[in-house]
Amino acid sequence: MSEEDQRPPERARRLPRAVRERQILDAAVQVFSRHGYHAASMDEISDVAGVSKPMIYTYLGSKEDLFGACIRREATRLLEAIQAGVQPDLPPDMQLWHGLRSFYRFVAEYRESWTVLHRQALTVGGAFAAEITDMRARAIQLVAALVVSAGTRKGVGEQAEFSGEGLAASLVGGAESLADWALDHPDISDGVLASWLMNLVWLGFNDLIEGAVWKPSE
Amino acid sequence: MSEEDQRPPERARRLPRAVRERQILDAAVQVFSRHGYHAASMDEISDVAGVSKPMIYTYLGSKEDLFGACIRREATRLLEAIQAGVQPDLPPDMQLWHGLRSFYRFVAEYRESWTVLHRQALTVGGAFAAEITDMRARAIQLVAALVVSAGTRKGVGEQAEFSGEGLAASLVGGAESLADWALDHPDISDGVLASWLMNLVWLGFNDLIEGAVWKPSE
DNA sequence: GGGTAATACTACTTGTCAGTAGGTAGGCGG
DNA sequence: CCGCCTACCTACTGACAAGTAGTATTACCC
Repeated sequence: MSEEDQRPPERARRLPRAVRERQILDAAVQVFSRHGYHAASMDEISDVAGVSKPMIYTYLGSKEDLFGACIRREATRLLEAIQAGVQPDLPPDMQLWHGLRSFYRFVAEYRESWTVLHRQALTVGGAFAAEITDMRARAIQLVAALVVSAGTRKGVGEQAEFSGEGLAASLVGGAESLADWALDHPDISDGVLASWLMNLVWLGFNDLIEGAVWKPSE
Repeated sequence: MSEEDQRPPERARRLPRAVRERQILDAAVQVFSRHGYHAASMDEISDVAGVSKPMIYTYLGSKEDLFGACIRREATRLLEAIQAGVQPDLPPDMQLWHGLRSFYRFVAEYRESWTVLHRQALTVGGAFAAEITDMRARAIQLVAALVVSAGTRKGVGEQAEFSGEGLAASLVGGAESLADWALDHPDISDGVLASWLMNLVWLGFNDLIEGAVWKPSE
């Protein structure tokens, strides 16, 4: 009954600030992804991080600041993951294919990041929603540029029934939706997911039911 | 300085319960769609409804009950709107076309309903999220059945690169995403939106850039 | 007109949570 | 070994929001 049976408060290792900030951000992403912004409490985040609440405030600022830091870190991760897989000198369909594969790989590996970015970020209203919406709009315009470049390369200009941005919005949404669906079907690889989507958007149902198949070219 | 200059408290007309319930639900949908479930306060809802807070509790129950009532009413509205436009004896592409048109018409007319169903319902976690997810899953399987029926009609069975459910998930997500996009472009009619999507999913980019166009058959 | 039930309100309790005040402890230069 | 800075904590405050108790008012039927 000396100090032995009293659990030594091992938690109080004095770590450098950078490490603590990482721990806090990791915990915050986890909790925000589970409960959403409003239902997440700073107490729970501090618990999960293994740190007391004032630490969060001294290191990362207010709850909104903390959420913003999460969003920005995860968004950067996502963008870097996608850019790492893209090769700009390939034809449009292959660029899209590689982008999609990287995207699905990221979602599978960092599901919580994806949940925060996709579902929770929009519920905060105000500055962050705008930020996320902007990023998504940029992604859509990137895809739109890809599509339009594919079109003009073949000599097709703007047509009545052909709006690059609308199509790109659908495509991005379809990709996101398939990502959500894939969260419930973890046995399906990123390659297969990307293939499905390429078949859908590049060939269309009409070709698919005729037996056509899109394949990545070597 | 009789009772004339004191604004008569006109608000206190005694209305039948059914009318009040409608007012409350309308207000709730509005407020929930603006702030999301957690950030919405019962006080604000009662304000918007022109009714005091206890009325909400006696008529519609707790905050969660109220939200559930909103979700169910709006979901029913949406489903009815879509079913009203569908004709089951048409070929698959035409069925899809009509369903999409009705969907976009609904979203344009009841944007707040759509926002609550699409964005906010998932942030409550638990029973409602499951309910919404189920409804969406049913929609996806409906579309999947449509796609598969289109496939089998042409004699194409299950292939390696052809998963009806995954494709349907993408399609539904694409349709939703285009609906969101259309909220910022209110000048584009539901017919045009549905056409874009039909061109995308039925023909695919590859056909589109060759100049092909999907048109509803008479 | 008078009773009664539905309609409606004001004013409270209670709990939760963001944010903070003020203090402890371990490393480190001198 | 002594001050001092940084990491870290417990314990609080203040605000806001869900839900309720108790009461007042009017429509409507006989």
